[in-house]
Amino acid sequence: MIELHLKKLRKRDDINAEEERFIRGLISQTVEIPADKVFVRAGDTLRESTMLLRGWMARAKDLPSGQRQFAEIHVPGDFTDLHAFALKRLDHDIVSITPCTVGIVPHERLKEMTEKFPHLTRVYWFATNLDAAVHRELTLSMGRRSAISRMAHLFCELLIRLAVVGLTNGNSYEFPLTQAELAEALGLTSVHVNRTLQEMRRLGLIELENRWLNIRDLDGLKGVAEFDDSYLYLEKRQR
Amino acid sequence: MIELHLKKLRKRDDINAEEERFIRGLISQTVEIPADKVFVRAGDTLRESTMLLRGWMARAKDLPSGQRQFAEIHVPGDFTDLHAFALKRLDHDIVSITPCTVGIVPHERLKEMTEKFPHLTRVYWFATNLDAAVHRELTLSMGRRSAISRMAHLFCELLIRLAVVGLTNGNSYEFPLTQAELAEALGLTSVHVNRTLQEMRRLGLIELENRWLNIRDLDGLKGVAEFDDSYLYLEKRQR
DNA sequence: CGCGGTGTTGAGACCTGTCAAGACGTGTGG
DNA sequence: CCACACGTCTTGACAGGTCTCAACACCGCG
Repeated sequence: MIELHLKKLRKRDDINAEEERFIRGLISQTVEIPADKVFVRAGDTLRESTMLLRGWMARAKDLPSGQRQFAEIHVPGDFTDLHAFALKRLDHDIVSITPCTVGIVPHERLKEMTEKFPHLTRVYWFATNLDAAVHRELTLSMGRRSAISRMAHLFCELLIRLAVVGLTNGNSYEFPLTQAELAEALGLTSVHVNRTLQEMRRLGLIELENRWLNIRDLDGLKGVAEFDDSYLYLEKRQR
Repeated sequence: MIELHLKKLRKRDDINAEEERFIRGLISQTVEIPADKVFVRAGDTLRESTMLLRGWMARAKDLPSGQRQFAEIHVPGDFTDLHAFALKRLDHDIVSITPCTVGIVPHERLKEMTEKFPHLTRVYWFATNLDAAVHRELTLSMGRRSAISRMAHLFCELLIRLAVVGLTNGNSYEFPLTQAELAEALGLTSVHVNRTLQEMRRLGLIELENRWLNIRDLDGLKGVAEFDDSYLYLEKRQR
């Protein structure tokens, strides 16, 4: 299932055969995780990183007062907590949204990569900086976009990110978040998420039922979101 | 003035003499920038990165509707757009807040680094991931903290980041942002920033005049902010 | 002395949150 | 097969935080 990950990398740069072989050797074991589990806890010292092979996860930050905020939603092919390689511990939890399959990547192998595969190192460095770009766009959303615009933006972003790894069906995709989780992703309350979803349906922008999202009016959705995909760096370049 | 940058790096990891020599050779030239200029424009293809030696800058994202949001504020010693090395272009502007001195670092030298200095590569990889951690904390702020809590949080964060490079005076530091800029950093309007500042003064938390911030009650400020510095990775570790 | 940038204030609107209750659906145990 | 529990979704009434718009004060500087 590492194919999805390779697809994501190859969308942005060329990966040669030797590099591919190394990537395929990164995972020391795979682990199955049930839904709604904290897989990596903020603060724990880490000697390995997690690659998401199947299912959806999220980076979740908590406030002492109990409020929770997702910093990023992860879909198959994402190297979820590659950040931990340089950071050595995380400032947030990694939680499973659905049942997941993850690959465990020992940091030792990544360290070896930085010593023997400079280009691949840059490719993975890029990958973490892409996460940062997604974070920044979310900051813009939370700071300046209205509830409906934020939600529309998230739907547009996920359409593209899932399309990169081949997990869309036209303008539709499986969307497993509950409204409460969607609220955590958008910095809203679940009550307001519910009302905002109704508004989006009323405008004919989307359908969402049985954990499946169908975008009925993509241009309209992009308009509401003021969506511009350039922050996703969808072009291939020599890194 | 690269000393501040070295100070920042050495707060998180050891840098040996050879590495220091290489770092000192990174900058090909220094440039003076007046206040309120866009130094790097979103989308431009970049062959060099910018290290901030003197003054304050910010990463600014714009919405077509004209709204602006800062994704991060940068202070001396920060490698402002090191992200551009892997990304090749940026998803946001780099703007000067005050008059600044910046060092220009050709990407060629950074590429050389990834080929000859694996440890230093990891140190700089860490540096960009630290930015990402700051982005995530800002996301949490914007999603879940109230206006006064967000502002308190920013003041706490900057106190620490400036202290790392020796630019604080006790619990005080130069704070050159206008209220309108502070609003752009916090996702608020300048009117509400004004009222929130008054509230913070009334509570005896801070004094702010003549571009100088004095934190009168740091514990109180941290309490309002629900501040926890762990996301700043202030400990030294082998990267 | 006037001007532009910055800071301050007021009134009112609106978006989003809070609290509470009920509807719906699905899985489980008796 | 039914009863029940639990998670999820939905709705209503109301509160409150933040925004909008507008005007004015202040101040350094040309």
